[in-house]
Amino acid sequence: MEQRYWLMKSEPSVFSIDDLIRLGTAPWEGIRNYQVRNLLRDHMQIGDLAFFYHSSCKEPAIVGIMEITSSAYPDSSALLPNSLYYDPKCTADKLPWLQVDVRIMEKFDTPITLATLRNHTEALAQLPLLKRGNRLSITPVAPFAWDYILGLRSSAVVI
DNA sequence: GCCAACGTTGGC
DNA sequence: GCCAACGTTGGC
Repeated sequence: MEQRYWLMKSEPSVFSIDDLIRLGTAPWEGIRNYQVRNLLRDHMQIGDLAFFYHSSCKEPAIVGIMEITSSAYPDSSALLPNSLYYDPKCTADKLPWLQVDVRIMEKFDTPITLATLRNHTEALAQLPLLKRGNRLSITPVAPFAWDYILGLRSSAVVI
């Protein structure tokens, strides 16, 4: 089966990589966008790898790697009035939202910041994260871009 | 089906 | 807090 790669955003004030480290495996819940829902449903596979990205924070950055460990299944947080992800239009019979389970694989010693990624816009021109107007919380990462970004980890200059 | 108003995301 | 770039809603 073809290996696929993703970038998945989360606000660290809501769910950070350290939260995932504590849990080991956790549902990636709260997706409330149909394009992203369709990605989960139609293109994400067990065994895919994903960058964990911290968004809406002081230093937006890729902070680690996780593995997709389930196929898409209903996100019942939409039915819980006390949940941050409650969707009043949903019922048990009409629940369009999906989630997958993810397992932490690695937390980077040094995050790969958005600023660093922007220093490589030529090589990473096709990375959706760097494109104007990108707001999707899950986007694909081409194999070339995956390898290239991992290469940035060791490129820091030690003074 | 159109489209204006409104809500959300997310970097800065 | 600002604002660009969307997505969603709802009147018509």
